[in-house]
Amino acid sequence: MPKGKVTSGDVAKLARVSQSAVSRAFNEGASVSDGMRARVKKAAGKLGYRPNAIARAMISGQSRLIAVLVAYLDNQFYPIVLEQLSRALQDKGFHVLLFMTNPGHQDEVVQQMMEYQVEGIVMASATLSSTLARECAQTGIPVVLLNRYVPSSPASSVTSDNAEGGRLVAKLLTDNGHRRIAYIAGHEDSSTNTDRESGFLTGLEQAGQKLWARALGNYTFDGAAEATRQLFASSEKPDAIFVANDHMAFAVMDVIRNELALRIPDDVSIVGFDNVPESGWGGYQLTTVEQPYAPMVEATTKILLDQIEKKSVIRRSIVVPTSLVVRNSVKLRPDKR
Amino acid sequence: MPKGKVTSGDVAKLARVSQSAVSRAFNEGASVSDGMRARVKKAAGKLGYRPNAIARAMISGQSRLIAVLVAYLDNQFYPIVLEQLSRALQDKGFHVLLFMTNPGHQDEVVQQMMEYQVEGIVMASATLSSTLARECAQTGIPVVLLNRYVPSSPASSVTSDNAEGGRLVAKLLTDNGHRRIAYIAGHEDSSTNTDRESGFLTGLEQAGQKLWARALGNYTFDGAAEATRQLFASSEKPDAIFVANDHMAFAVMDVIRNELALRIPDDVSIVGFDNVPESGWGGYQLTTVEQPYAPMVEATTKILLDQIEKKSVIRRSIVVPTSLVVRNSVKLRPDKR
DNA sequence: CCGCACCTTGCATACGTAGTCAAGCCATGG
DNA sequence: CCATGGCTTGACTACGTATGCAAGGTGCGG
Repeated sequence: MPKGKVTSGDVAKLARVSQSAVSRAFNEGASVSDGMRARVKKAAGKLGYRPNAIARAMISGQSRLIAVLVAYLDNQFYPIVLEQLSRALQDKGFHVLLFMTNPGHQDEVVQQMMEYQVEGIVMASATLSSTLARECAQTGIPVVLLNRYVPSSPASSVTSDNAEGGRLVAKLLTDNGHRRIAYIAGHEDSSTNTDRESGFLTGLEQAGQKLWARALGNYTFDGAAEATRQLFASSEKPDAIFVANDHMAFAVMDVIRNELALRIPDDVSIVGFDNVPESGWGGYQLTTVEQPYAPMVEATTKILLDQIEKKSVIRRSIVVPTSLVVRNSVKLRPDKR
Repeated sequence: MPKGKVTSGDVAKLARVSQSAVSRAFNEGASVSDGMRARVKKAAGKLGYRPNAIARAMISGQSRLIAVLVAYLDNQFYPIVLEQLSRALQDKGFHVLLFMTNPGHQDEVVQQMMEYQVEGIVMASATLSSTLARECAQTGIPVVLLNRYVPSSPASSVTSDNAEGGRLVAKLLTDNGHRRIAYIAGHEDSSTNTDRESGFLTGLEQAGQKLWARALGNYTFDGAAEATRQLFASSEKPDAIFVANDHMAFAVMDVIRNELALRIPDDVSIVGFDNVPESGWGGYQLTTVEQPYAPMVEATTKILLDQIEKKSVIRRSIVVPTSLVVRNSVKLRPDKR
């Protein structure tokens, strides 16, 4: 019964009405009588007709497509965000075109997004190049940087309060008697890293301390493992490490326990960032800073839809408050327990 | 300089050529002289022109869009597959439209996919309803069920050898002296679950054993935790558990260690399925059955592209071999170590 | 009974591109 | 020198839908 291609014209013919009528029957706001609509819907049902979103996009200039650009999905933060974002947009009648950054072909990806006439772009990855962000923003299409902030670009952004998170961690560690505090950085030129680090340093300073050591993990599992080995290579070892995100923190914990045969938190305290599901798993029980997924996704969709509807190109930067999730990877002072 | 909307007509005007020439300059196989192409490209560059993929899709009937349908992304298996699939399709000039199943509105999702004239559909989730699969397959659009198999439907499928995997696990456990072997199931009506379970039962039988106990985890973290509690509620406790996937196995291990205060593998052996990255993490060291991601993704894209190119609607079912990844969650007999 | 406004419907057109067709050009070979 | 064939190019049309416009119909008030 349902042929390969059924057009509004076919439905019109069967229902003995004009093609316009069919179009109007399928558009909520259009001027159609109830009778006409019923008649069209009946014929459409008989033929298995579904409006062609591509053609609709062409004539109306509304593709209802949102491009989501991501660098990787191994860090659970991104799948979770992607799922929630996709669900939220689906509810609003939009759809997600997923793009993975291809190192070396970054500009190509932007071109492809534009070719598909996406109505909005979400760049969700801490490690995206800022030139890419700028390029996106220049298109005139609403762009939201999720979990990344580029001051100079006209793109909106949604982040958690990374600096405050770093400060909270510093306070937690110093309050509980840690004296040789190290930091394992993410990507040097990512705003999440610099904000978390600067907040952390500020917090240490407020407690009259300085950073004991620092290593670079580049937000990768292997990079974090190597960074950990570096930190413990010298004779004097750190008694606490703030790791720029949970994903790296797991690698850090593994190296500390299995390669170095040290105990967490007895010998070393570890703090992460993101509060990814795995943080709560029994094998890690990682103390971390929460990034509130739901509010961040909500803010992202709101900014996007507002800009799409109102055509207003007002740049907005939303910072969502963060909070500490205390588990068992930090050694607390007896009186604090 | 680059205006909001630049069309091939604008470029044609600037280059003083016809619109057709512009079109041809941007299509690889078309008949254009090098001079013409250069001239057009120059003008296009000046205006910041990019071909409109929507219009192209309309006229050519090739949207170059592939719908990927997923139920959830918390089980790391799916993000990994999604990333690889997306990369592979991007390389071939296709793009991924991501759909999350919305419980209760499943048919709606299929309609939306069809409205966007997708050229192929990948259904990647063990827990998708089989009626949904059938509905998709009826559209005449190539459908590949990834990690799911529905015998009655005309859709192609790509799975790992789930039954063989189950058999391998049974052999591993029985060979190493386990006698009270339990199974924690995934989704009752998912093919991954039934295949893994039946293979497992066959393997037990071959070793002259029967299943000691069984509980249902529904492929969820919490469900698996609860299932574990059930298994250990009776006076006699299992000495090994095969869990239908890694994602559940982590929950199982957490409950066993933290709630029941038992040791793995000394008191209980645990085996999972998928070989998700977390399985190799120090906190779990889970022995599991590998699902070979790369070959599965490769097979999926190949089936899809073959069907799209050749318009052949030949249903294919690919089964990729699996193998055991032995880590430290199973107690091995001394002579086997 | 007439005029007016509102609602409904069909006609025609536009969206941006690809491909068909015919015409023009050039080179080659007889 | 001319005929033929191949290669380029431009004009034109089609893809499937939305919408402005005009025409027809209906109801209401005067």
